[in-house]
Amino acid sequence: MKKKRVSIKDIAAQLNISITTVSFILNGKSKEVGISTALTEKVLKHVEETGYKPNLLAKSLRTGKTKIICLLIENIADPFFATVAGYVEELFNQRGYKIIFGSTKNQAAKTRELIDLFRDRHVDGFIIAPSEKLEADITNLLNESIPLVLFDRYYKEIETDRVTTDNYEGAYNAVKLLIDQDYRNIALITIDSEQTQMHDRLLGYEKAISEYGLKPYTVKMNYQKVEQTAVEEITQLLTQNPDIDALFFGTNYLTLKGLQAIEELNLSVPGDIGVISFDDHDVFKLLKPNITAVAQPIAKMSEEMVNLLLEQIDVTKAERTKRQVVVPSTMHVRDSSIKKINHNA
Amino acid sequence: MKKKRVSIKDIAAQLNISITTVSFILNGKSKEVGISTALTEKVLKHVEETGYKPNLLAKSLRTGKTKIICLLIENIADPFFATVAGYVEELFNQRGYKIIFGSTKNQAAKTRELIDLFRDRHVDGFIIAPSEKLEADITNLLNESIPLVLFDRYYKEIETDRVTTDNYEGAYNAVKLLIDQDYRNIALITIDSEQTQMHDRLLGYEKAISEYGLKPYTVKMNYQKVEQTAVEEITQLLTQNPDIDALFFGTNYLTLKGLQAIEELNLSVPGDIGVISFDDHDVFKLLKPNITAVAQPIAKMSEEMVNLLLEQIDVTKAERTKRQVVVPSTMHVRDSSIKKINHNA
DNA sequence: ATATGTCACTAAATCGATGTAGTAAATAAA
DNA sequence: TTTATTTACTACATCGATTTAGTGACATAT
Repeated sequence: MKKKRVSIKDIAAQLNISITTVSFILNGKSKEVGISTALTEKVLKHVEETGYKPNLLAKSLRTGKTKIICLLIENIADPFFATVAGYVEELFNQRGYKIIFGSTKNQAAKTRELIDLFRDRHVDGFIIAPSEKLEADITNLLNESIPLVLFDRYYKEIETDRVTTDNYEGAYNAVKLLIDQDYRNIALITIDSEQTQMHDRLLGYEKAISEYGLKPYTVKMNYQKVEQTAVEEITQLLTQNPDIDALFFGTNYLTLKGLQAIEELNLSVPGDIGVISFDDHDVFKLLKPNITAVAQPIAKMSEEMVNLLLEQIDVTKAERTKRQVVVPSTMHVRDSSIKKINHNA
Repeated sequence: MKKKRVSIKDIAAQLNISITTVSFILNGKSKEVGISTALTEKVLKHVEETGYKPNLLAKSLRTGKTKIICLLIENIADPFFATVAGYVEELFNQRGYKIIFGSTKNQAAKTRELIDLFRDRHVDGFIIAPSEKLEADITNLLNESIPLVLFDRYYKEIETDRVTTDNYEGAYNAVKLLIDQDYRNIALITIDSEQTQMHDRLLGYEKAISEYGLKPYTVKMNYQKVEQTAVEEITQLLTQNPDIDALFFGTNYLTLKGLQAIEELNLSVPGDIGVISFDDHDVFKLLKPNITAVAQPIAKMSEEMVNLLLEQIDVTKAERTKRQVVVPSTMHVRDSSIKKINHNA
């Protein structure tokens, strides 16, 4: 019952020819090395019949190529990252690569494990949304000349290929939009992270706030504890600061938590509280009211990442200059979460 | 700059001992094969210093073990599957396995590709939510004695380990709940699939409908086209059959589409239309009204899957009887999507 | 007749591990 | 003293591919 997997050696033996010949034929080198059409066809036919599939483990050991790309994201369940994953997978599939995902949970240890795991298995390249404290690991990859693209966030002190959104601008515009709608006490709900994307969003928020001489309210919560404590923290913020009239959320999952808090407090959006989210979410247009969001151009970002990585893989030797791509965010304005002016009118 | 990865051979050469010795030491066999403590420590120290990491590709080629499990699900972006993925990953990590995900998009060709890809790389086992037309591939895995657990759906004609929800019962109860709430023209919105999970949900629906002598309305839509056409199809159903007063959705993503259709038609839930979803969704409790759902006990299912697979991996030789686990679903009743009786009262 | 060139293949080294079957030296048993 | 046993290692085949450097047979050139 249990069939042993047939190897190239078996094929060669069955046809009474050398392993080398079979290998050449299977790799389409018949012409190049001068193997007769007759034999080529015979081998191909036999391979077809036996259903022989080369052992890619062995192949990779020999060649050092796996035709696999590793994509490390925060969480496969997060709609932003899931969408990126979808695009990147599709694009790489088109180029003959398989793609493998890993959820880092934004934890350095977990990311490190995944990097090691896949590096040991010789993936041909990495696309990573790095957690904090991963500088050393990233540097290692760079030193080993493993193709690498960072996205969403990066390290200022390490020069890598990377693709990010203009987080500063996006956040600034979001807060400005709230201000334009006459909101004056705007809090930023974000996570306690020094990662560039969150830092830039914070800076964008602060810029807009200070530009209009408003008072900043900032809540930074622990990423790992969002699921447990976010609703409560936001509830506290709102009860302790009844003057707050708008919330700008640093990420879409925080927005969902915030909406729950608002709901539980029996406050209304946008009348009592204006809401804008950084990062869009499928359900934002379904919720009542629907939620305005700063959206990242995910399709475009994905394309850029894929191109950067393929460039690195294809460049044989010559030193290639690292490239940084920054794409602008777009505002998905859905009035019903922020129409204070019309509301009051 | 570009460091060559150090191999066991390098380690052996540097210490002037044999490769075998190094291998034994690294695999903790010092005692067993009688290698002196002095040498053992010396090697371990040197390995530590050089930062040598064994090449798992080579190791796997030799041993046929990878300590990797492959989980194939419909779509990493789907909340049901994403949650399963999260649990399964966690459980396997605890047991020293890494887990690799693949999105099948419920397409046989894509699933086949993924199975082949990972089988070639000798993953130690598969957990699969199989698409249709995959019987031959599953049978192959079975013949090759590759550890395998199916979940969510299965093939009646193939005996495998599997874990599923009681879809029939769940659907029956959902429809019955609508009937109890005085809804009388209840449509089933499902996908055009003969897969067991969808088939059983259909049967459960039909059972309840016929038990009360009601008229069935069933819309089956193409899974691949849900994103494009679902809203329109549901809109049509509702406009062409104004007597319909409740919708039972076969999956949570269909529910989201249905709610969009209902919204666009300016109908209200639960007054005009009662709604129950098969499979829960994080946002169902956020939506207004919040949506009642038949929930699968994902944590428990995940545990069962992991246990079944580990059993297979651990069983050395003796024929093990395949096991089928069916877990009951639970109803997450959220009155506001179905409270017709109270509403009219 | 000898050298040169093609043609159609093949032997064997290699990738980096594991693990079986040994060996040489020291010690114990007869 | 000879044999058996133990101790502390090591040589080498192996997993299943790729790839370099040949080889033998035949044709053509000089």
